[in-house]
Amino acid sequence: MMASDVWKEYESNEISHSVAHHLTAIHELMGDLGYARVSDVARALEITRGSASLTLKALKTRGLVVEDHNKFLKLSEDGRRIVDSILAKRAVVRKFLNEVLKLDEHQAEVDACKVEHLLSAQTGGQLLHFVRFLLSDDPTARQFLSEFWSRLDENEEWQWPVQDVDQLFNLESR
Amino acid sequence: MMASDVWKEYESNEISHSVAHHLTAIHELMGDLGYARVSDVARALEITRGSASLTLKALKTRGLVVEDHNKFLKLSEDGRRIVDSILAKRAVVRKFLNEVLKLDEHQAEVDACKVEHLLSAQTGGQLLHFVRFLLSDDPTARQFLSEFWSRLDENEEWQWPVQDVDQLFNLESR
DNA sequence: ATCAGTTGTTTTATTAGCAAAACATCGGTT
DNA sequence: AACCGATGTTTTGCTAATAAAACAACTGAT
Repeated sequence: MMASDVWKEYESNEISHSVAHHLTAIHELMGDLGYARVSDVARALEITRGSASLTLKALKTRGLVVEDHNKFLKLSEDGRRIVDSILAKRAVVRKFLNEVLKLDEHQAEVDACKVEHLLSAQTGGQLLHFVRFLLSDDPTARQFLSEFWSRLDENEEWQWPVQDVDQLFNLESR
Repeated sequence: MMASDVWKEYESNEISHSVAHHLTAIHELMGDLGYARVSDVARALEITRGSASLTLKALKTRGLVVEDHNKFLKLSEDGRRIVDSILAKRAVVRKFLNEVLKLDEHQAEVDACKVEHLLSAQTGGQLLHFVRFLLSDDPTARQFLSEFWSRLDENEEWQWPVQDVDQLFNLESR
């Protein structure tokens, strides 16, 4: 089956990549500078002021961003919640990719940035549990990780992608 | 720092979500029907023939899709490679979310579908190694998983997102 | 007070991806 | 031959997200 209902959920996502970064930019600017104006966001994201102005106007309409008496931006309650969930997911994914799968930091950062706004709250939560336990000092987790890492060194030259998807897991797929 | 160079890599992705599904639709139609025309792709994706026609025209120009003497579509060598890598990543992510993190099948399917085209080949490869070992019959892996799953039942009521991102991992982050 | 620099907005244009509608073409029925 | 249905394309319009450029308003220095 084509699962045509599934793939369309992509654009039905309430918050886009662009919006995610406009919001997190405001958050980080508040931390770094103590304030965030349209120009600051534009500079941070390396887009023109005009573009930032339009996108932020939409976010004000959506109630995710509020504007000061003189053009200073701030996250609303809802906006803050969204940023929190995004940053949490980004942190979890980055940590998993970098510290477990041993991908280099840049790659982990880029991939985490790409998927952070797409993961459901459920997925993010479960992944957090997983990574937490995996990187804890639990002996079972430590042993598993060291075993995994030692095997990782062996099959260093692996060709990806694979030709036969059904054969990816030669486990219970026989 | 804002890592402004990182977040822009999102749209610099060579293949979009839409393109990914146009290509995989052709692949699956070839398997199911033995052929794939513009209308078949449109039906599979539940979009209009006009939209499919335009997107597929672009894909023919890009050399990912080739057209028969009478309008029958086929993946090129490059198109086939892309579809393989996407389906492999989707399978790995779905399996990880469903069989390891124990997310329900629909959620796993949806989330895998969202990120499949965004993950780098490196990330996909490493994740494959990881899931393979994790779901193998290696005693270390089995023990780790059963320990993880037993803990999963305990903290069932968990509130996500979290307020303080830095406190997400109260591990070596002190 | 003028002039320069910064800031915010608006307008125009572009691209990707869709819908809707018009149009042309083909294939088979009657 | 005329018609109907399916197919493929094109045109027009829409939205999101950008750039570029013009414009207005404020700020500070001289």
